[in-house]
Amino acid sequence: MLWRNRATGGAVDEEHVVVWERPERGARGPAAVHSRAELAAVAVTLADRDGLAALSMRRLATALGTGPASLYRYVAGREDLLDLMTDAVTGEIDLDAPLGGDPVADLTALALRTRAVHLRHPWLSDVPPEPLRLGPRGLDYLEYAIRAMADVELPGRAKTEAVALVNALVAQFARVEPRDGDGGDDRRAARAGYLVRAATAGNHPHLAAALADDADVSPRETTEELFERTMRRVIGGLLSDTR
Amino acid sequence: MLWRNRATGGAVDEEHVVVWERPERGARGPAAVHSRAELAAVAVTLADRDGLAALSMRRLATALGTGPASLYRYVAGREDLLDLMTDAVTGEIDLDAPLGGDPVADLTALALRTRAVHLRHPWLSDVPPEPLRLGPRGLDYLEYAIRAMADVELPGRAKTEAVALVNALVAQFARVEPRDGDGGDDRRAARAGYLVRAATAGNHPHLAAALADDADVSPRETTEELFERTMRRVIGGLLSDTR
DNA sequence: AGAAACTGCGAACATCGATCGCAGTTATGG
DNA sequence: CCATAACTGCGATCGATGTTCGCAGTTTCT
Repeated sequence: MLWRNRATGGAVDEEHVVVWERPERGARGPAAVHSRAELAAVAVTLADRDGLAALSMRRLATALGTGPASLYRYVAGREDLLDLMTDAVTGEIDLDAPLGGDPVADLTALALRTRAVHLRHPWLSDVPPEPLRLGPRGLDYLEYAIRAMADVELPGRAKTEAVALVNALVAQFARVEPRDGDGGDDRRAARAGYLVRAATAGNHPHLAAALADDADVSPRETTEELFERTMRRVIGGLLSDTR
Repeated sequence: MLWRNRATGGAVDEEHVVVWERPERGARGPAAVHSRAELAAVAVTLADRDGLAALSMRRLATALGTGPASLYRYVAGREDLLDLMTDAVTGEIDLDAPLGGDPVADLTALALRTRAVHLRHPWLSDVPPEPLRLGPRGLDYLEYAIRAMADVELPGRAKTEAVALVNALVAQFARVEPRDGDGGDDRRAARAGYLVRAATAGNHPHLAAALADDADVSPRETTEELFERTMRRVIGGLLSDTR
């Protein structure tokens, strides 16, 4: 057997197991000083403040008052940490809200609550979207979403994919949202400047027109309203059984 | 003045310029051995073969037969390289296909062609989605997409955002697509195994049902057909002016 | 009581992106 | 025509990262 460490699964011969299927603690040794939940909580705090790129194993270890090597007693690697963090903030989404029965309305409401989490934790849209990053709270989330589609006549695969698509859209919206930190205004201004410059310089009449139209018409619509309207349309399109 | 290097813009006081706004070559020194286009081409080849994570400055330099430091004569950093690569493969999309006049159909067709590029270059969905990663070919792409919506009565901002959303969806679909390399079958199987195990073990009846339904009904629909159908619905939803 | 399984962690390794400075090369201006 | 400025390639190197190894100490099981 190649088992070397219960918590990290350091050498599980070729078969990488997910964090959630590895026991957090053994029963033999001394009591652990920290816990996965604590790791996740502190990591989320750091990421909230300095962004995901600034979250390194060392910094997390320092914030926990220990050395980098110690973290690997709780986690097999950085990936596991991202799993933990993602699931932790997923737990902030209220899943006790009763379903009204209209799938489109229910999923739109859920998307709005998901959006709130993204706004609270901007690093969330920077987490590399693994094909299956689902912890316990993620599973609850998925269950809730699929339950909202109980009356929809669609194959199971279509439903799960619909949830993935909706989440991808929420992340995309969150990315566009202006982030408060790191004076992103300069960057944004520079970027936008380049866009209009390039659009007008090159031969891109439609683009230029769209950008000009954008500058003229002041957005009287809240971003949240725009989000909700768009989301309702997309979800409606996704669930429609019209061929 | 803080100018130190024309090509990389190494120290442009606080104002980071995009790659595309920096001249590729000065007029004074000796002829450059390589070019941005060559960098991009080789980088794309490497990423196609080994994935984006395996593409480091050093490896690219080695593939070019030079040292890592030399790359910074053509590019300000890894970000610039990603810009170059993204724009290069964007250029593979045919933008000469005539528009039929139906925005939904035209955009769906464009999305299909974009999907083909993603399948050809799986690393594309791993490129961190910067808010504005648009090179010359990207601008042409955007122009084409907006032109397809010429008759749609929507504010400019809505149109550009619609394109971004569609692209996000294409990327999401590409992520789900089984990748040929690195024996991802094992990972996928392990992941899927965990999903059904967790869904049935915990209290997730709807999820379990959806997964079971998925396993039973063999997918008689091509992934491409599923993609096209979904895309048409979503785009239709996005462009509908119904309140 | 001894073995087994665990814990924290200092030290170290490989790799990464990026910078600096220098020798050599080319164009420009007086 | 030549000195100067601007440029190129690149070896050496820096700081930071994720991760591993081995050891001393601790707790539980048999």
